[in-house]
Formats: sequence, C-alpha cells, structure tokens
Amino acid sequence: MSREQAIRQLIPVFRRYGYEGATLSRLSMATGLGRSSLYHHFRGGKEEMAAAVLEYVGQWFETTILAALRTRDEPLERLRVMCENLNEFYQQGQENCLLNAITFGEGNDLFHRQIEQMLKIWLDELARLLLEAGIPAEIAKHRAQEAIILIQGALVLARGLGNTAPFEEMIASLPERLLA
Amino acid sequence: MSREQAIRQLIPVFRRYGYEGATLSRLSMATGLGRSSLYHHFRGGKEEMAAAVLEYVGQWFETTILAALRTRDEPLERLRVMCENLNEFYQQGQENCLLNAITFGEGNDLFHRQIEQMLKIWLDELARLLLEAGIPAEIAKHRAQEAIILIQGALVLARGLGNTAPFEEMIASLPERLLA
DNA sequence: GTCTATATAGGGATAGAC
DNA sequence: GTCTATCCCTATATAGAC
Repeated sequence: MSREQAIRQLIPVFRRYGYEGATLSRLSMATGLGRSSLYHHFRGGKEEMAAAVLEYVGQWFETTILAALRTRDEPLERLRVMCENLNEFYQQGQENCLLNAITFGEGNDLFHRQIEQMLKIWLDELARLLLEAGIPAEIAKHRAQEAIILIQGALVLARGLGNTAPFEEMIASLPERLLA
Repeated sequence: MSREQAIRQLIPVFRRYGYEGATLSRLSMATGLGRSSLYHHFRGGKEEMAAAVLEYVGQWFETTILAALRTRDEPLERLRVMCENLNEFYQQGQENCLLNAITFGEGNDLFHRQIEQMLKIWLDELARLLLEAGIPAEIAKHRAQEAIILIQGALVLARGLGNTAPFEEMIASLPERLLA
C-alpha cells in the first residue's frame, strides 16, 4: 500500500474521532494495516499521521477549492463549483470538518498553525472573488468570513440534529447568497 | 465538595477535549479530586460525568437562554439578553461549544439524543419568538436555523483562527439581524 | 468524602522475523 | 512492506483504609 492510499484511509478516522480519539487501533482497522506497518509509513507515529492527513487535505483544498475560486469563469459559477466540491467532500453533510475535529484537545496545540493558515487563505481567496464580482472591499471581507461561518455552522447543526438538511440547503443557496 | 461544584469544574474539560479526550487525569486535575473521589460522586464513571455535565448545561440553557426568549420584553430585547448570556457562556468566543465537542467520536453515540433534543427545543423557541415578532412561519423557522448556524459557525471559525473577533461581531449583530 | 494501592485493559511505540 | 511479539505508559475502574 502506498503512503497516499494509507493517508486517504486515515482521513475519516481523524475526522470522526478528532486527534485524541484517533487511536492506533482505529487507524489500524481503517487502513487494514498492523501497527508496525503504520510506523513503517509514518515513522513519527500518530502525530505524523495527523500531520500527513492535514497536509493531504490541504493539498486537496488547494487544487480543488482554491483552484475553483481562481478560474476565469463567472464568479457565481466559481462559487458553485466550490460548493459542489465541498458537498462531496463533506458527503452531503454526513462527514465532519477535519479542521473542526482537530481543534479539540491536544490537536489544537499541535496543528493550530496549519489550520489557521488554511482558513486565512480560504478567507483571502473568497474575498478576492467577491471583490472581483464588484463587491466593495470591506463587505467582501465580511462576506468571506460569513461564508466559512455558514458552512461550518451548517455542518455542526447537521451533525447535532443527525440530519443533513441544514447543510444541503446551505450549500445549495450559498453561491447566490454571497453575491446578493 | 458538592456534586454541583464538581460538575461545574468538569464542564471545561469536556468542552476543550471532547468525550474521548476528557481523561480521568484531566478530570481529576480540574476538580482537585482523586480518581476515587470522582467515582464516589459519579458511580458510573466518565460516562456519568459527561451525562451530568450535559444535564447541568441543559438546565442552565433552559433557565437562562430559553427563559430569556420567553419573557414579555420586546423580541429584540429578548434576543439581546440571549446573546449576552451566550457571550458569557462561550467566554467571548474563547470556549468551545460543549455540544460540538461531544459530537465527536464515542460521545456522539452515547449522547446524541440529548444533544438533538436541546438543539430542537432551541430551534422551536427561536422560531416562536420570530413568529411573534411578525415574521411568517416558514421564514421564522428558517431564521431560527440560521441563528444557530451563525453562532456555531462563528465559534468554529474563531477557534480555528485563534481570534475571537468573528464570534464577538456575530453576537453583537445577531439580534437585529434576525429581526430584519 | 477523600485517600493510597491495585487490577485490567488499551494506548503509543519499537525490535526483529519473514 | 507487513507481520508477531513485546515494552512501557496511561486509561478506566475498584477495594479498602482513614
């Protein structure tokens, strides 16, 4: 098994259980690898697995979400593509946000910088698109912040209710809403 | 030490670390009690501690947040009181939402019913207030949902950025925004 | 009501065979 | 590259003294 394959199978564990809840047993079951095999791929152990997962998701985020925001399509279309990809990534609201999951407990101390960085780039890129769509700079910044708040909040509510509807509605309405 | 005193000191542990990250060592340090003393108060161990914490916060929520929404003041004033209390409870955005923290890992299986219940009552009470303020029923329901999404999303973003500003702005603007 | 001591399981991590 | 076996530590939980 390649490192990349392993990382992909580790993602849902950190997402669902957070850093502290992602035990080696769970990581081992998710990959089908024994503990020692995991240590062969990730010599730094669990901390390196979490770092690799964050790195991988960061790359995906860069080449999928941020790239969608930077195309030459119309702003509304770019936001739609972003939302489609988010919808798939979060499995229509059934899957947690990795960033949210990791900001609990020890994970927050270990990975705060990366998480902060990803959020800041996302905010910047959203604000740039909105500015380009003719929205004044200050309002664009504010709406970019609101976009992330709405996505994250909808995920939290959907999980709390055990019902994906709030997330699905949010994703469907977000593109037009941000440009209104 | 009374059970209630103990519960109050346990709350921040579950909030910051989630159910799996809330180890007996941390719970013991937070209360200043040895493990056995904790078991004296909570015979069911960690699971009972989490249940007691949820129950306590649920009570606080009922007598503080929901009660504020049911007074005979003007709707705007009631929402303001709710937001003031939320601001204090979440320490201006520095503290996580207990419900969000517990919905990761094993805690979700154990406490999903209580969490769902609390969210549903909150949604209902918000929708009732908005209806009373003259907002059509369907829109009121939708905005109630949006209120919780905005609060939870702002908490997630604030924690991710390590900056309470998004939460503080949200709490300050929310009452007028919901009635607009 | 709190403590010390202890039991049992699971946690993270490593050595070395294949 | 994966395994078995093992290490030490921490986690949850209990017994019984004070």
